Amino acid sequence: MQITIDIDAEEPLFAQLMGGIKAAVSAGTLAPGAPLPSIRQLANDLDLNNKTVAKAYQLLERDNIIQTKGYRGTFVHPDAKAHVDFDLNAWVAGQISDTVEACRARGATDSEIRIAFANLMQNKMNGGQ
Amino acid sequence: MQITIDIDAEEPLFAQLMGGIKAAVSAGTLAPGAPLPSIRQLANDLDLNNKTVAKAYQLLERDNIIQTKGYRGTFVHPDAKAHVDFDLNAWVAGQISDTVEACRARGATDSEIRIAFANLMQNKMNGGQ
DNA sequence: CTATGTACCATGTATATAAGGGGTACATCT
DNA sequence: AGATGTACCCCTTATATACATGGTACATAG
Repeated sequence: MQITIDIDAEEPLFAQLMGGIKAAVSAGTLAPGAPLPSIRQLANDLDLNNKTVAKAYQLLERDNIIQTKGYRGTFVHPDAKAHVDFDLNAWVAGQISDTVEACRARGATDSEIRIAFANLMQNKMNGGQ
Repeated sequence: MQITIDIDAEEPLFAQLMGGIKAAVSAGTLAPGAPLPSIRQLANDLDLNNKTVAKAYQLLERDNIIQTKGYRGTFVHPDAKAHVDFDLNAWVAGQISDTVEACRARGATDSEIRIAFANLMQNKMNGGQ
């Protein structure tokens, strides 16, 4: 598994790592069921912090690309190749884009949309206005 | 028109002003067609900055509560009472809430949703992953 | 004892934004 | 000249967040 991490890149480190693993799965370098390095091992190899690798692993598991089996380590998900093409972030971006467009069409300013979003994500819901 | 502005309130000054004017329109204190104080005049009376009052007026005109007629001043919109009950911000909040819920249901983290939203509103659209 | 993933505490850096203010200037019409 | 709404420029304040890092600790199973 050859993954290159560029400290100076704009893309976050954990995202680079995710991309590298997904690419390896897609290319077959990482076959379904194959074991992945432990978090600490990979962090050491790539000169990353444990938490950065752990974050990438958690998101990859959430996306059904890998599977963690506790003390037994982490493995490529049996159906990894079926899920590696689905980009959740892209789907989310599309959903949000549609909604924002609808709000703009109703006359809402970007500032208002941002505020509504921020209130929602903070569970504040002051109502305001 | 009796509008009280509380400097120490959490609600922004321009929002307080908007609320006060909408309340006056709703109560009939400000009848459709009635003239409103000029931006500078109202800013002086309420001890606000011109730009704060101008912002409130702009949003109220956008919401069809008032009408500005350039050098002739600003007036209550003829159909103000029909529009005063529609809360654009509440509508926007509802739309966004639905979309965010859908994204969460697909497994997206709040952090990912925030990032997708921020990218969209900045016209960056790096894609990233 | 060692390794696994995971959880929690904390830090620092950088970015983006809201809200409000101060000032200046403009075309318009009276 | 004076008033109108409007449009720029600048600024400070506070808040929220992402990202990455440090350390410590835990239950699990070998």
